[in-house]
Amino acid sequence: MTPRSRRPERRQEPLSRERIVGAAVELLDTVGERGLTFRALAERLATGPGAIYWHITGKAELLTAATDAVVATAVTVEPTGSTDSPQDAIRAVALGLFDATETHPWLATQLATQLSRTPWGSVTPRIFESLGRQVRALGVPEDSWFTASSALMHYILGASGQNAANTAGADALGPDVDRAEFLDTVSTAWEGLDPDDYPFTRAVADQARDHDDREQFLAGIALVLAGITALHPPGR
Amino acid sequence: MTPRSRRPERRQEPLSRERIVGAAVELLDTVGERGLTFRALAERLATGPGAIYWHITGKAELLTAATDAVVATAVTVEPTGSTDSPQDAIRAVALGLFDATETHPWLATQLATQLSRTPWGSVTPRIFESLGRQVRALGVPEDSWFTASSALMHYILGASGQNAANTAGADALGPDVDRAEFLDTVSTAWEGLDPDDYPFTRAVADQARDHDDREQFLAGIALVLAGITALHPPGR
DNA sequence: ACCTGAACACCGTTCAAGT
DNA sequence: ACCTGAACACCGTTCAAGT
Repeated sequence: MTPRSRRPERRQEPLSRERIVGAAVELLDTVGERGLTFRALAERLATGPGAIYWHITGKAELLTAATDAVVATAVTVEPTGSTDSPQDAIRAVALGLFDATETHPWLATQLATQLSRTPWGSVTPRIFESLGRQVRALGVPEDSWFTASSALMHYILGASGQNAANTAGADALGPDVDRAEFLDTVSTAWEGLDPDDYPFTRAVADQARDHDDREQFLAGIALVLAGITALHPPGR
Repeated sequence: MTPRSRRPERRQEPLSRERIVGAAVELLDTVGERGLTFRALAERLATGPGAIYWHITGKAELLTAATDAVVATAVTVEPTGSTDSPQDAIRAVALGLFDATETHPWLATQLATQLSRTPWGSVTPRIFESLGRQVRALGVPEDSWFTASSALMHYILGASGQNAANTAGADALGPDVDRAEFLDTVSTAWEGLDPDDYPFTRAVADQARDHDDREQFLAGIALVLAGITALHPPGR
């Protein structure tokens, strides 16, 4: 019999900002935003709540750091080959974030919340930079760089939020409810809307039922890219 | 001397869901999300915290109802004349939401949070319906209605979130800091980024400094609309 | 320098008791 | 049916005290 059934937490490494943030991400992933408390975090790190404050100023910074850590890995696209077109690279960055909101359903909310803080953390520049480089590679004229990159980023953030919604939604219905079942529920709900107030939404309820989220997401990216090419064609 | 300096709160009208939600929106607008507590709300309504629970199940429903109330008025576009093109109508809906996030900086966060709940409230269908009708009027083929409307909605939600960020950001710097000053701060921060990691962001820092948010927002809308027209041309 | 953990000032929510 | 307000079970954060 071991002295205690409490896990020794890796031989009591010293606390560090990095370990704290890592544990916070794990907690967010497993028990959600409401489950991330200083007490739970302290227990997981085998320490007291007060100790965390030596490394992190408070909960706001903790959430910022967790978001930043996840976004940083999501947005880093390893160069799979320089033969990739800028379009491919943009899709890769976009899917990186899109998939991250699936693994970390709390991410979308955090992104929205943190964009409303000053000063912007490193999150926005990270995403913006990854997209912007490819916009430049696309041959978009320089005076349209900001507009084109912003539009891409905004679409991606909005759509990723929606995706997190679908993931969380399916989970909320029950542990074994898959995406298709959830979309079916939403679609049925839409069909039940008032015909006078919601004729259009009712009409597309079927398309909502059958759609594939990633495919739909990429279709939106294609749309924005087509708009960029149409309004800001390469060259002088 | 009046018997008490406490304001009589309109002769003690009976509590109602509507009055509660109205007071919640006021509280959110004036003291922000952290300021919306059941105790503060009860005081404003001249009642006890428990009374609110007779009309509203809890804080989640309160926030949902507040968001829905604001979105409903924001998204309702009065028909300024049937001569308006679908593009104009889309711009009107989009600006309605965009401006709402300026008046109600808490809105963007709430939209993101509530999209991640099941079942979707009436918020998503409301926005989706307003946009979708115009997409249909644009002559987009039926099998592309869902894709086109979703892309528009996602862009708008993402960009509105960013706008709320700028509004809240300027406020956070101080009560008399205007938008231009805030953008200047951000722009300067971007110029200070690592040249190796952020060459693109540094290069567009100037464009960020001078941009007009609404104009930029509409440029993004134009981009998505151009993409829709390019990839899903009207007709068969 | 770094950690401990009790204590403080709050929350959302419940519920017996009133009218 | 609707409201009251004390009480409960939590929070984030602080801080004297330890090592």
